[in-house]
Amino acid sequence: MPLSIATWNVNSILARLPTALAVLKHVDADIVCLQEIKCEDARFPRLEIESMGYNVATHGQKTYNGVAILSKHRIEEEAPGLPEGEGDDHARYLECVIAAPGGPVRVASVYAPNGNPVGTEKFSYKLAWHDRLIAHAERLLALEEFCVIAGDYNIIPRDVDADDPASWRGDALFQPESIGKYRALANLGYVECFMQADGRPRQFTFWDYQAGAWRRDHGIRIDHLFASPQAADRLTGVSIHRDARAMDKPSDHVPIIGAFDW
DNA sequence: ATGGTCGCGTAGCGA
Repeated sequence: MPLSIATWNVNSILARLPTALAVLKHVDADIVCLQEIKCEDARFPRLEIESMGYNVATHGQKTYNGVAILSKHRIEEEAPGLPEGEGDDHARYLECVIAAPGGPVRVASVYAPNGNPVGTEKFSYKLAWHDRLIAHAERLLALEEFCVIAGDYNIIPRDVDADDPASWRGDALFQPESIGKYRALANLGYVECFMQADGRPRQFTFWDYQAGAWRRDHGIRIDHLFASPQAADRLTGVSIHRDARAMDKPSDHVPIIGAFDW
């Protein structure tokens, strides 16, 4: 059976609610990973999302960060936060096991730190956070499950994943150390779905609100779906819902959807 | 041109 898994940095679910509901309806994914919901669990618009046929798991935070997973199938387990998180109060990781018709699937919604400016504790936090993600992803790989770790990685993997790579050269999203974290996940055995299904240049998922970035197509590809071998073997395609950036009150990110046969 | 624009929350930070 087809199983679609989307990821979308919504940039505040409350500020975005009418837009988000329209986008979610159009994307119509079985599972949706959301980032930057920017609200505590109790304030998440659960009823509105549930009325679309989704079960909801949240790992919320006031003002900043916050991730969620929406699923048309039953959510069997919820695990907020990465291991080794003592002293880290950012809500950036939520993992669920979902009872898909083809069998259980493990899905994680990740919101990696931005890390700017380079050379500060923000950048070292970004790298250390990725190291914790990579260590956890390695443990998940040993389970030999259908597993997808999807979200806003805040990493531009290649020059061709930016409209103007030179303008990102000094940015935390485009540092060799950051790209090394993306490659480390792939080197573990995870497959980045976009690269497996398409890989073509200039397919962007983020356009800044500033300086007419959308109008000029000054975009970058920073939202990724990493699939375990058991999931990657079932990948049938990837699509980017570019139209979402042209809506009223858009997020600065658009959804990217992996299609699987499971 | 080192700007611009959002969201949160109501000043200034984060992105």
